[in-house]
Amino acid sequence: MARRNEHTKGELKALALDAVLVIAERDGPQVVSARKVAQEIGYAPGMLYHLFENIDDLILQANTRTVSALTDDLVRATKRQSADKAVLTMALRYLQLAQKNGRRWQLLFEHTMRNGVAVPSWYQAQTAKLFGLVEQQLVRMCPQKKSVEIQLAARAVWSAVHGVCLLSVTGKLNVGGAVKEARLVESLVQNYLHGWKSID
Amino acid sequence: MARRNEHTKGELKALALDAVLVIAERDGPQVVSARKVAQEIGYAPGMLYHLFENIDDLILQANTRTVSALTDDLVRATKRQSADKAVLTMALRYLQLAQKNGRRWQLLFEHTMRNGVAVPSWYQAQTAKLFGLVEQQLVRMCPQKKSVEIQLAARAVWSAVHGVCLLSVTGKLNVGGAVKEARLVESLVQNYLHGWKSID
DNA sequence: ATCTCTATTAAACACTGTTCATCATAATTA
DNA sequence: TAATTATGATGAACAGTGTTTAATAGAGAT
Repeated sequence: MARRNEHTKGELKALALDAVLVIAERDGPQVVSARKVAQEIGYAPGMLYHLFENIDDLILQANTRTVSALTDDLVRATKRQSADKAVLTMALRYLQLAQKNGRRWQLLFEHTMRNGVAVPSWYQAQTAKLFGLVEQQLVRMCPQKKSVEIQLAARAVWSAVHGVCLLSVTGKLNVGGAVKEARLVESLVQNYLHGWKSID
Repeated sequence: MARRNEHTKGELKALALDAVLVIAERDGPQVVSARKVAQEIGYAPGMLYHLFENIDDLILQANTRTVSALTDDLVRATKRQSADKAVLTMALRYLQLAQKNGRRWQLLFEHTMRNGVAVPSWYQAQTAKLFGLVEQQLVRMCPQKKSVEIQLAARAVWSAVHGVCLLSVTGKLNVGGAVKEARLVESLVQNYLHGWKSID
C-alpha cells in the first residue's frame, strides 16, 4: 500500500502530535515510541520520518503544545490581577496543571535528548515566553528597576518554581512527609518577591 | 569461561559503579548502557544482573556517589561559616560542581526511571540529607521558627537552587543572553532568606 | 584425580530509533 | 480513455537497547 493521500502533511503532523499526548496520558510517557505513535494513527513507523527529524523532534513538538496551553492558561488566569497576585497565580497554576494531568507533564519534565544534542532554539523560545510573562508582571511591580534586574529576577523565580514542579512530578519531593508543594511555591514566590522588592 | 573469582561481589560492584561514571564523563551520559559498562570492566553484560536489579538500580547507585561527594563537599565548605553565608555557599557550590564536571551531573539530572517505576526510598533518603544540611543552617539562623517552617523553607530554597542547576546543566536557561547562573542563585537565596527572616 | 558447586557466559527475546529501496496509487499527460 | 509520471507510504533491515536463562569453565573440596 502506498500513496493513500488521506491526509495532508499538516493533518498528519497534527495526528501524530495528538497521538503522542494520548499515549503518554493513557499508557505513560515511557510507552511513547515511534512504532507506538505510528500504530496509534494507523501508519507505518517510517512515515513519521517524513514529518519529523527524529523522535526527539516529535516529542519536543508535542511538549510545545503542553507549554503553549500553559502559557494561554496563565495569560487568561492573570487578567486584571495585581502584579504580586499574578506572579503567585502563575506559579501556583503551573504547579496545579503539572500535578493534575501529571503524565503529560512527565513527558515534558522527564524527556531528555536521545543523543545528547542541544535543545533546538525554537523550543527554547517557547520557554522564553514563560520568562516573558513573569517579566511583564515584575515590570508592573517595580517599574524603576533596570531591565537586566527584571530579567534576572524572572528567571530566578521561574526556575525556582520549575524546580518544585519537577521534583513534585517526578516524585522526588516526598521526603519529609507533610509538606504540601503548593505551600512551597507560595513561600518561594512571596518571600523572594518580598526580599527582591525591598532591595535597592 | 566461568568462575574466574578474580573479584569479590563487593569489588565487582565498585568496579561497575566506577565504570558508569567513567563512561558518562568520557563518552557522555547517553552512552552508559549495560553492555558498555560490562565491556569497560571486562565482563559479560548478564553478570551485572547478579549485582544490580536492573540498569536503573546501577545508575542510581552511581548517582548516589555523585550526591554523596557533593554532601561531603558542602559540609567541608561550610565549616565555621555563619548560617547565612553557609546556605549561599552550599547553593553556589552545588551550581559550581554541576557546571564543572557537567556530564557526571547530567547523568544525575537527566536520568529517569526506565519503566516509570517510583524512585526507591534509599535514593530519596540521600537527597533528604541535602535538605537536612539546609535545615541545620536555617535552625541556626532562626531558632525561634517552628520545625515545620524550617522544613518548608529548606525544601523551598533547595528546590529552587536545584531548578537553576537543572536548567543550566540541560542547557535550557540560555534564553536571554547575559544572565549568569551564579547571579541567579545568589539572588534567589539572598532574597528568599531576606524575605523569610522578616516574616512572622 | 574426581567431583561438586557456582561464578560467568553466550545466546536469545522483545524491544528501541532510523534508513531506504520498493511499490501502489493519485495526478498528469497523451 | 490509456499510458506515464510522480510520490506517499511501506516493510524490511541494521544496529542498538534491557533482560533472562540454560549451559559451562574452572576453582575448591574430597
